[in-house]
Amino acid sequence: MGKHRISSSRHVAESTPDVRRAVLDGALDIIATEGAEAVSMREVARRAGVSHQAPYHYFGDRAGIFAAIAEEGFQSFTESFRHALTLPGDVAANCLRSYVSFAVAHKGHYRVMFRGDICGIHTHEHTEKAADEAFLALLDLADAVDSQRNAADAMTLPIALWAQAHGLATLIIDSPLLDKLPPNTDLDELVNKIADITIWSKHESKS
Amino acid sequence: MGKHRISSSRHVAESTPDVRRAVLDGALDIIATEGAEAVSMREVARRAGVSHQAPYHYFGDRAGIFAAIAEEGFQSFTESFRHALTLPGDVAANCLRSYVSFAVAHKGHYRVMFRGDICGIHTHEHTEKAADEAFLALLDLADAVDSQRNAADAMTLPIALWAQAHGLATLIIDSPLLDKLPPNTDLDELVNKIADITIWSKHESKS
DNA sequence: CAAACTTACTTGACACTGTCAAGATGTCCT
DNA sequence: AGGACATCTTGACAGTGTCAAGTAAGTTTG
Repeated sequence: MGKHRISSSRHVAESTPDVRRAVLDGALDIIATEGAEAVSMREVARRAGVSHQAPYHYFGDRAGIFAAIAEEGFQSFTESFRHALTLPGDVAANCLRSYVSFAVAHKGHYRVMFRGDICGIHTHEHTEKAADEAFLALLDLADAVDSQRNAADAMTLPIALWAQAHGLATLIIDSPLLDKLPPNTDLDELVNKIADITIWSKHESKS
Repeated sequence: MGKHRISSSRHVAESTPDVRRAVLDGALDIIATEGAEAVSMREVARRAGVSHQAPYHYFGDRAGIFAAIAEEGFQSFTESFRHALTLPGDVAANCLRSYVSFAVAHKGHYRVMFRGDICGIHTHEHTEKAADEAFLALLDLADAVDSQRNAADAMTLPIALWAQAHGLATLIIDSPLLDKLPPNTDLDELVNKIADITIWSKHESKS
């Protein structure tokens, strides 16, 4: 899953300071290790080696940093999820695995993407658009699994998988689940087991 | 579901100021409406009509307020979930419905309970204990659904339902799902549909 | 009863935070 | 040359969490 990297795209000339990237990477590091609360304008500036006002030039305000991170995250997620849709085997199980992998690999991004209070979906146009496309990718799951369903039910399956995957991802990322499990538990195996006992498709609707 | 109320347990004499309760209720209100970020020591003190240091007497620091809220939340959740286990009908579906209902009804509490960075599980003993008991209640689901499983799989089913329910709850509470759905969608119906197409039990393990 | 102690606060101070305002230094275009 | 723009900088302000110290009651103890 190391295919979809995000940060440190530093293929510009070494002389270019690329303060923008440095600020984002600093923020991501703080978010992944200490949580989004701990991100401060002045701390990320300090880590980037610039004055406390430099980040304002690129992001406008604190919310702008989170919005940029969420945008990056949604774009990368969409790519990753679309890739999972094409893999051979059980599509739903593949998507579940891919989803959780993405969240674990991009902890910082993922934490911001689904924090409605800070992700900036309603305030930053680009972020909203990236989120919309991620949701569209999610909906494509319905076709990939079962094209016989009608329009109403076409949303239920993706949402059920989304909730399952999102719940699993956040429980893993934000600790409460891992704390309860035996310390040597294999996460991949757990995800597989859950995909195994959970059937989203192939089931007659009772209505 | 209005059986398990939490806040405003004000059956003491009216003369008692009950600053502690007022601070918690103020914080809960802010968390539910603006998010946990917006909670400030001085704002909750202001709302409670006391000096900016009064809350410190009861909670030690900002984290102490969140820990107290999480503790309350886990206790109330345990009660609610245990009740759902006794209801007639499909146990897993009942638990899923009950879980989501709880989260929606106690938005403020729920938001804090699963924010690892602020809930204080690792720093506040009482909170940790309350969280442990909530997890134990969750594990009881395995027995209620299918007592034939071995010890290893006894955790998989509750965790799968936990992830499904937690994911659904957070997606609803923190908006990203509701924003995508048609505006007049009935939430209860959605939860029912998901419970309907998702089978956690009655499934032969492939291993 | 008085002294000691505890509870429930208060006022005051400090370093730190996000953000506004006003430059400074370059780089490019005309 | 000169103006526009990007990329920063320094300085100031109100608001924040929290430490320190004080105060005014009630409760316990000698």
